[in-house]
Amino acid sequence: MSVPGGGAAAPRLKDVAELAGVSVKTVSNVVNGTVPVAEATRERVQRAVDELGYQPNVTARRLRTGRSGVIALAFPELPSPYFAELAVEVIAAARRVGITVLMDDTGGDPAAELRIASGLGDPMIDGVILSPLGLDRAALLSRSREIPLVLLGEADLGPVADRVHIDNVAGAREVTRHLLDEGYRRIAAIGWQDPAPRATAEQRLAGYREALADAGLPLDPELLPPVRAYFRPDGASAMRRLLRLPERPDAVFCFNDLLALGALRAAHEAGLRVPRDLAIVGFDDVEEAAYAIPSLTTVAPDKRLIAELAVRCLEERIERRYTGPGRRITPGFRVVVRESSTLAR
Amino acid sequence: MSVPGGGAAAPRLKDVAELAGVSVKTVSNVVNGTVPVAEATRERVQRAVDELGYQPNVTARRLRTGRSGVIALAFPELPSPYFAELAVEVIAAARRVGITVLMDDTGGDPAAELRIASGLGDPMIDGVILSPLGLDRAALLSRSREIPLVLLGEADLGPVADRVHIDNVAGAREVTRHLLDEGYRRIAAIGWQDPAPRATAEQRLAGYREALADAGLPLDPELLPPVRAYFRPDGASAMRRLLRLPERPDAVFCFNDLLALGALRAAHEAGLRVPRDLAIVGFDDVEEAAYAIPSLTTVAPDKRLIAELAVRCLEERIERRYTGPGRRITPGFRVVVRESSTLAR
DNA sequence: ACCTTGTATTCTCACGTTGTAGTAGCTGTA
DNA sequence: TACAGCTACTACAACGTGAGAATACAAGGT
Repeated sequence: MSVPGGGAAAPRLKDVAELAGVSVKTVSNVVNGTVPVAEATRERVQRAVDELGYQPNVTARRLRTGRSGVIALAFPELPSPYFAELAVEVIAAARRVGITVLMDDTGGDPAAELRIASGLGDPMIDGVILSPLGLDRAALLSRSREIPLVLLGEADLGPVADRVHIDNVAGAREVTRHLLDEGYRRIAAIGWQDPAPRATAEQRLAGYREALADAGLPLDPELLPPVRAYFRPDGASAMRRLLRLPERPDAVFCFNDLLALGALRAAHEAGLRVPRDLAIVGFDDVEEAAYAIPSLTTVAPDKRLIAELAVRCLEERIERRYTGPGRRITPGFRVVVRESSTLAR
Repeated sequence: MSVPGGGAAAPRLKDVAELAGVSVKTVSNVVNGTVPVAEATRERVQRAVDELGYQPNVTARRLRTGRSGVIALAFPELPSPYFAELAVEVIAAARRVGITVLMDDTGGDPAAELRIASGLGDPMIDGVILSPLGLDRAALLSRSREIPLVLLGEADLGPVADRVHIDNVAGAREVTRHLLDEGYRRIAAIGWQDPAPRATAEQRLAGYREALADAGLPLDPELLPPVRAYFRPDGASAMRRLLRLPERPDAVFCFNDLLALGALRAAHEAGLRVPRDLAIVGFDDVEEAAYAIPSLTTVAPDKRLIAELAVRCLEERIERRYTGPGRRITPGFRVVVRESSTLAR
């Protein structure tokens, strides 16, 4: 394979056409396969393409087709490990199909989310993948431009867009059941939000309740300290409140891993040993969960699959291969059992 | 502000030109500021631009200028938190100046690194930011295409490209000195590589030696267990070897945070309390370092600044505002003191 | 031999932008 | 008045591609 030196210009359709002795459009037809080309011609062109190492000029193609090949990806909290890890997967999945991704951070602000969902956040984007937090159905219906949109996460914003999300109720139920199976009986939950619970909080609480009900255990409101947000400090302070109760819990289900890591730290500071004195489980399976001390039992969504599905959905809409109503896609999850919830092994 | 509904086409230079009663090129000149435009005209055009909400069509501009607005960013180990965090900053910095970033993972393979550094890794990229691991000077000189290139990290590959990196020797020296100041005397180092040390290992070892020498302490080769790579398990197994020594170290300087987190875990498993029985410090200040139990003292490069400088350098080369020999840019660092190295507070 | 039908290929143009070359209009000087 | 020299603007072409219309050609039916 010979690589052209220094300033060698990239070969164009025209160069290939001259070498193969056909017109530019015929080469274009061979490359794109839009129009049938006679076998002999196709072969001759293909040889010329290979010989010159021709690669289509993406920019020119985009100008011609009117698409930019860029999509926006928006999360409420990009520095959060779960979103960051998911973002990496979305970028990788998009790249595999020749799409580049612009990242946005909405801060969970409904107005910002609406802007993004309307395609007004970045110039020249073909579609949007959004993980909404504050946005509601009415606002989403009111958007001024209908750009292809895929939603990630728990919030049900109606049939306007496709949605990819795992079954949060089931995930919460399974991991709570795991705690029950391990013999824990007084199980607290960290992650409830009091004035205005998000969909996440509602669904994970529902799963937790179901598991308790299945086991015939009562729901003690004292074991549901509300939090402001879902970061480590929120988990830590909720944990400290739980530890001040007259009758302490023997296990805690945290609605995400950051809360769990904060809770872990608070437990550690209080001199408790996890899981001997207290079990802690999380949700999301962020990378750090595997390396925490002790390592954290958690609900693990398949982030790669979620990303793959979201990108594929969006692509179908952009290329208008699918134009129907919003689809709901629910990939599975696993409960990953680690040290923080297993007493005797 | 009125937003055009549904299928409203984006305004073009031509639309602005018609509204303002000038030629298309004049609008272009106003928008780009390349050629001076009379004040009255400029104002009229600007009003038309605002009224229509004109935004330049990036794709067309790129086709015309021959640039793609895309750069490649390549790391040896993308899932590593340090690289991932730096990547996020590079992406953000690039975006601020309208550049999008394609990520590559070289695995540290010299051939892959050479491909990337020659601009052959991705089609149509304007420049490359590369964190080399296996690449050497000779290989870099031999690259077949001279695409604008900025190197990140310790390796000195000659004046072919710009280079952004912190002073590793100083960082290692400072953090070792911190351990000495805290009263630790038998200080081990984890991160040396025996058959073929990388530049990172050499420079961080050099700083460690300097600090010991300054304190008049000998260098005990037993306290330098070599590692294969820079991940948690390597740190853990090196730590276990150190703990089997007849005379145990009372502190460990790990050449990156992952090694330190692994070492922390091994120490924990051996029943040692950090920092009472053993101090541990790292290098890189990955996010997890702040949340480890105990939180980790480490050398913190300013990742945002590094990213900013790298992107700015590369942009200057792409736009040919700078065409001289490779520059060396050395932003500062901080030693962030946390729990893992402070005995009595 | 002529027309029809169909397939394979070419021609022409447009996407929105910017660089180059050129023109109009003004000012100042001979 | 004529003209050089300047500024401010315009006209045109080109970047590489893809869509659609137009054309060449071959085969088959009458």
